[in-house]
Formats: sequence, C-alpha cells, structure tokens
Amino acid sequence: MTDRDTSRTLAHPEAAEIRLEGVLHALSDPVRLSIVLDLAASADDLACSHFDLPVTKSTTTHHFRVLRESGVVRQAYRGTTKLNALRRDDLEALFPGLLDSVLTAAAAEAERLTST
Amino acid sequence: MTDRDTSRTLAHPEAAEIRLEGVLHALSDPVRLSIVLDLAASADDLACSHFDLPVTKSTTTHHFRVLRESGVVRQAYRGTTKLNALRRDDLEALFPGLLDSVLTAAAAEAERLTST
DNA sequence: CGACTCCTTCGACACCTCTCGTACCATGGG
DNA sequence: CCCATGGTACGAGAGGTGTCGAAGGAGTCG
Repeated sequence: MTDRDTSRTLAHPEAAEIRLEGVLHALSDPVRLSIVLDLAASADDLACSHFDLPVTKSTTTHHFRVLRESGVVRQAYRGTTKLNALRRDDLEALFPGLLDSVLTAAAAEAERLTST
Repeated sequence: MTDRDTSRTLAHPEAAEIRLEGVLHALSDPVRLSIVLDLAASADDLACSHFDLPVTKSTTTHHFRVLRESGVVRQAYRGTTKLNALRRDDLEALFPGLLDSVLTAAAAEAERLTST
C-alpha cells in the first residue's frame, strides 16, 4: 500500500465519546502520567519504544491501551513501530484548560518531590 | 466544651503530602465527582447528609474518606453531623487551575450528556 | 528465506475498589 | 435515661487494575 496507514488500524473513541472520568482515571496512574508528560514535552509523535518505563513491554502495551481507549492519545502503526500523539485538540475542545493544568501540576509536583 | 472541635478529629494529609495522582484518582469516580461538584457549587460547608447519592450510607462514608485522604476535602465533626468543605486554597496552591478546569469540564460534560 | 525488532495476546496473580448489610458508637433532645 | 439521628467499622463479594512471563504475529532488513 502506498498509503501511510501501513495496515491494521486501532480503535479510538470519537471525541464525543470521551468521558471526563475516563480521562482522569487514565491520568491517575504514575506510569501513564509520565507517558503523557513525555508526549506533551516533545510536541510530536513518539514511538512506544522511545519511553523508558519501569515496567515490562506487556505492561507498557496495557498502559498505552488505557490511554488510547480513554481518548487521551491517538496511536497509529508506522512500519513495525507504533506512534503515539496526545489528542490535544479534542481534549481542549471538550475540557478547556484541563490538560494544561494537569501537565503544569505534574511538572510542579515532580519538582516539588525532587526537592530543589 | 465551648470550642467547636466537638470531639474526635479526622486525619487529613498536609498540603505538602497531597499527590496529584491521588487527587485525579479521587475525582475519577462519578459519585465523588458529583460530591465535589455539589461542594463547589454551594461555596460553603455541607453536611454528609445533604447529599442525595445513589449509594448506601456506608458507601458514602467510603467515598468521603477517599476524598479526605487524597486531600480534596476537609472534614470536621459538628455535633452529630460531619461538615465537608473543598480544600480550594491548598489545591490551588499546589495545582493552579486544576480544580477549576475539572469543575468546568464536569459541568460541560454534564450538559453535553443531557443533550441540549 | 531467515533473523531481528517491535508490539500484542494470553493466562495468571496479587491487590485494590466499589458496593452492600449488619452491627455499632456518639451526640443531642425529650 | 433512653431513643432518634448521623455517621463508622467490619466483613464480604463482584469486578477491575497493574504487573509479569511466555508465546506469538507483523514488518523490515540482510
């Protein structure tokens, strides 16, 4: 195929199906929060393999699925790797300011906990 | 006793002990989110018995404890009833804008789900 | 083709969570 | 002093969650 949907596609919730509780729950896990932080910091898509997480690959797959199914990230296969991107626009439209305040809060807490 | 700490006091986390993940988790349950919404709307303390929740009393106790232990609300006994208040100042200091955006998001979602 | 990389699936396990009912304690009013 | 009211404690059960390891599919590169 000459197109960039290099094969299997993944199920994502429509913007209208994204639930606040689901998003908050997705963000309430340290591993997932660190993924989201990383994703937010690097402005563009990141492969799963980019992340250095303290869990095994199968657990990583699990966390990315939670993020995808709650509507926080969008995933697409690109060859052998899977690219991840925050759904900033959808989240901003549904819950204005929420993502930013969570990101800011997470950064502030990280700094607070590693002392100065 | 002439004082208002009419006896048993409840354990609350210090502001410095409040964790973002804990707050997000506390807010990710529909029952607790509705409690927080109600609390935010009425600007001042509310007795547990004020809330009309779709769960039994013991479950209500459980949810209030989660909210208190995560640092979202402050509780104090007042005679036979227990008063609840949002810890707006502490949360605002730790995670600026977070509570407001969650409240706004919850209100928007409620309106979105009950159609127009 | 074969090997390698990347990710998924599956079963399993420990743990936590939400829920309930029943029994209970603490306060305040007759 | 006793009871009504408001909340708690405890045990239990159904279901979800985070974690792993082993096995396996999908692409890519030689």
